[in-house]
Amino acid sequence: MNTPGFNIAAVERDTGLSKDVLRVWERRYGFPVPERDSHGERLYPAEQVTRLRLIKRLMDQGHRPGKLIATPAEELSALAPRRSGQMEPTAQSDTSGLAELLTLIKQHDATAYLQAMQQRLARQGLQRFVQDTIAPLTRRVGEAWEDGSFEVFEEHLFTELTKRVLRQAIATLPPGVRGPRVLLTSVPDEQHILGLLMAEAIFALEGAECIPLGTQMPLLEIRRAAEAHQADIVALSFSVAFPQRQIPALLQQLREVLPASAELWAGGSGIARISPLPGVRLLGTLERAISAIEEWRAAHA
Amino acid sequence: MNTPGFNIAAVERDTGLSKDVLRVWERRYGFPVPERDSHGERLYPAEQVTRLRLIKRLMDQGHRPGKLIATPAEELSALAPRRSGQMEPTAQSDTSGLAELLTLIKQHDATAYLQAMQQRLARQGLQRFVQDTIAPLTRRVGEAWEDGSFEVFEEHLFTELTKRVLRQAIATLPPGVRGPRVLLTSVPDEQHILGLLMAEAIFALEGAECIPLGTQMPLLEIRRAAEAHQADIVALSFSVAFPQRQIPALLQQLREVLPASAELWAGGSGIARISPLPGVRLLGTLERAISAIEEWRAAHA
DNA sequence: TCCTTTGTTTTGTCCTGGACAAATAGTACT
DNA sequence: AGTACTATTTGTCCAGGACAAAACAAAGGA
Repeated sequence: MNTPGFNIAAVERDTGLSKDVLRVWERRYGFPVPERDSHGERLYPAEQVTRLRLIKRLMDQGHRPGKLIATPAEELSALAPRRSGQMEPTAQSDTSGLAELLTLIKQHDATAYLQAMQQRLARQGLQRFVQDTIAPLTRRVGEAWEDGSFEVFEEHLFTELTKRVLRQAIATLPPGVRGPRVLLTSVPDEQHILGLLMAEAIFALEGAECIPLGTQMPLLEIRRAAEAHQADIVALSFSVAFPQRQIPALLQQLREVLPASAELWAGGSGIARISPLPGVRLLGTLERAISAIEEWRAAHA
Repeated sequence: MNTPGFNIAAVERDTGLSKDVLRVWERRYGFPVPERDSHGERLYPAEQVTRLRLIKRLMDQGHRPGKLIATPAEELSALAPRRSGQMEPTAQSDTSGLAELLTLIKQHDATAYLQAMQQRLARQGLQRFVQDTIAPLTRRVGEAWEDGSFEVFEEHLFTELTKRVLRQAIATLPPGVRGPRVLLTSVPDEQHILGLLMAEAIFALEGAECIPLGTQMPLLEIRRAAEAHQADIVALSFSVAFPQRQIPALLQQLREVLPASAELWAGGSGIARISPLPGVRLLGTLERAISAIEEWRAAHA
């Protein structure tokens, strides 16, 4: 077998495990133990990379690396997601319709998926579409990915197609003029954009003026953007995948850096368990986003 | 001055300079020299982070860190881009029209920009629009960003709005059925998607069946996706910003990992200076992408 | 029985300082 | 002016130590 081998940087890229972690695991747990090239540098065979990806996925579900590494390969792939706390069994609204959409993605049938989504959009209208279709669907996909029934590339396909539907819908809305000026973006290392798009749709429906800047803005650039656009609100989105531990520090740092005139709002499933911070508004749900806009208007009337 | 300070991980996120680089610079050049927190860990004040971002930008233009760090702050910001080799002064087609579009972005006038783009799209048709508007525009933005006349957030706004126009245009095309099945994505750490969208537009216009998977797919997942979708072609995009040195190894690695039945194509401004690789087709321009599709059809007739 | 508090283990990240090869610049020679 | 060769610059890797925050387990109290 000609496994040319991945160097440590390639493994970091592919698995999301930092070089430090890879080295310290090798020291502590005796896995992974890569080959060495002629210069004594680590060279990971493809099988180890595959195993590492699996371990990483299970870790994201709450398992601990020490246990996982000690588990033989066969058992590993059978491990169930280990969600913490209350896992409400997904709101039961329209379960079958959503399942059907997921099936289309599973079948890799992009065309049929897009059609079905457009149909739902037309039937439900944008607001209900976002709240009753896209939001629960995204959640389902996250769960499916967690329990292994969705592959990475299926999740990518879902995201890409859904983005298109949403963006298209947003494009048809009249440009907002009355409301607050909302700058939408995410911090570096947070590349999930569906949450931002949902928020944008909601805000745009309320007539707010949205400035979508895509994902991954360095904090100091967010400040410059907020100043340049004279934004009333800076809205950030955090996905579940974003390392929770970093969020409070990040928000505080950004709050200190932003002009005092700009409010800082944060939303997304990643902030569910974050405790309140001074000067930052945490929006747990899309409904709260709507009321937040109304409250802002009331305060600035 | 209450500079709360960025820890080394935050600086890496915000500047794109790795922790290793930050530490080795401190050792070698005596900059940046951060404060230390109570545990002896580095704490970078905001000014240093700003300077680092500037240095990084100039490095991406071909300057060398040793010189830059020795340069006093005032001179730094005045440094011109130092492009290597032949810098054709941007094809002169329709210069004023493009400049006008750039001005709209500079004025942060999203609505006017979108309108102007839609108008051009309607006038030129999708193919010419991609080749004569989006491609040169993207290039201009890159140059503007290099010489400092564009801010990060302006580039983000440009990208976000342009993506929308392109995606919307692609959505109106009939789903391809005859051509090769093309899987479009990018490798981890390569998040620029405009190149991919341009390629998708071109391929879709040729009637090829496109499977857009967004950006940042781990190599081993690209293989799985190619197998699952039975892709004839895997098309990758590399922007100029992507570290050139890594590209050959990456492509070779992916080539070894992909099923032999799938061709591997790579495009984007990042591959301009890459030398030919066995089993990989390098597409320097969008025109070549079109002819590549035709050649594929001829070979598989 | 459930919840809170306290101790213990696990785990990620940071640190120092050394090494080396690839890329780039500089120099000599045809 | 081009080409071959040498010197410098620069990014990345390595080892192994340290430590605090998070996760867990145990003990105590309502």
